[in-house]
Amino acid sequence: MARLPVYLQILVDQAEAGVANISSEGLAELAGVNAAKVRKDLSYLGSYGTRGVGYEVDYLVYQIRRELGLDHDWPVVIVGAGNLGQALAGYGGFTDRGFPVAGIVDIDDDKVDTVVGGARVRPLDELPQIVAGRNVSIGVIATPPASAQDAADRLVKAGVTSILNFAPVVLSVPIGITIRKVDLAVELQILSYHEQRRATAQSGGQLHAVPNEPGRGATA
Amino acid sequence: MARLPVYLQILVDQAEAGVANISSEGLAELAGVNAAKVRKDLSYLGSYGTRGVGYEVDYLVYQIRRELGLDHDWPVVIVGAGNLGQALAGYGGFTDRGFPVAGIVDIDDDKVDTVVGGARVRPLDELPQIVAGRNVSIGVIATPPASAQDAADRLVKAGVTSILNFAPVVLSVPIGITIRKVDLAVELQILSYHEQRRATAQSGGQLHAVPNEPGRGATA
DNA sequence: GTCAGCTTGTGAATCTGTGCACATGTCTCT
DNA sequence: AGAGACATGTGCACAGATTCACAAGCTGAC
Repeated sequence: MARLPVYLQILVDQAEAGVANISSEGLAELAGVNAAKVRKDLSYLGSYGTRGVGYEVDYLVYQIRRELGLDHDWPVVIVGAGNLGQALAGYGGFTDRGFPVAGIVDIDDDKVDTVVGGARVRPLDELPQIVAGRNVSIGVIATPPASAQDAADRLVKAGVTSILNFAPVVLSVPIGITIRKVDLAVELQILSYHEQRRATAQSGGQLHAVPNEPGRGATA
Repeated sequence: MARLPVYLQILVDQAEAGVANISSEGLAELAGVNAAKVRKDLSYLGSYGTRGVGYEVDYLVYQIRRELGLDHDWPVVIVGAGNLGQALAGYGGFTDRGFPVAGIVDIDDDKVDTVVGGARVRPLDELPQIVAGRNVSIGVIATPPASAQDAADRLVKAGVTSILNFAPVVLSVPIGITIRKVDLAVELQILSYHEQRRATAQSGGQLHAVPNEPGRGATA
């Protein structure tokens, strides 16, 4: 379920704030969803709540981490050291949350050996060694659109089984490989769509909150 | 509908490749979705297809652009000139696709007046002028989590009506404001969940195949 | 002109996810 | 110990999205 990471985020915050127990309603409020939905989601993990009391924050954090496979680190390899790739490599939010950058590669010799975010950019050819050496199973594609499919092919060949794709193209991968796509321009286009509606719905158009699309991505 | 931007992307590619007409099946293939879904989505815009032939690519591009409000530019303002904010400001994919960066602001005086991606970082206080001056209606939050709510409040106060939030927190905004959240760590966590399942399914010695989720097109 | 082959547009069935309502279980106070 | 307050877990009904299946319509060939 795509909401578990959001709950986890909130629960960790709460734990740091010293909160020991939380009710489904409280969690729902913080996550901006319905309380029943929270209970359904959490009951999927098992019965970890106590009636009359709520959920023990620490234990819930542990269980969600376990379910998401976050009980150990998942090193990632980044393909493409352009603007986005560099930012991702330097973005502390990755390492902090269990996804250390095992390496960043680029096909451009001018970029190779430059240092970004504490990691030295390495040539594309070394991808297999990086993946094998650090047992990497997650790859991030931050290349221009034209190179994205090649990057995906190389990642799969090197043994990566999950890919996070920032390039605005639909990738084709063998069955069994999990792909998620994040297209920044698409996000903005969806916002502009709502702006557009706002502008044209001058006469009594109802404005409502628009939730993110849950569970994008696919396992081929 | 959140799939229109994906179709648009593909159609523009096809137009550049010289394709004049495309069938719902062809488009569905490229988008990785069901053909009937494509037809339903497109019929929502009106009847722009020709039976026996398909859809005229150029005309469809025009209609989708119109529907998404992409017939003119939407300037955006970026709050936060850290790693991510700088990358976004320098990321050509924004300007290219109709979202020029009207300005980037940061609360940190050390960052103010540095130049990133062709734009000079300006102090947070100037946000209202930037928004008013360029008629900006879309804001991007690329601040640390702790500052994100303040950034949202300032954006709303300045007159922005749509927000793209990269900070890993749930923002609360007045009704009528459109919010979309992109949490990079959440994306990775969802991948790690799949990796986790993959691993346990294997070591658990199950005789049946890992239940792959059916390939479904995009979201969010 | 008409026939064969495609492809759209859409009613109908189906599936998925959501939210309500309530029975069940836990805690606290007297 | 019993009662009242509170919160979980879940059956059920509903809404929206997805897919199927097919009638309607276009094109080109003969």
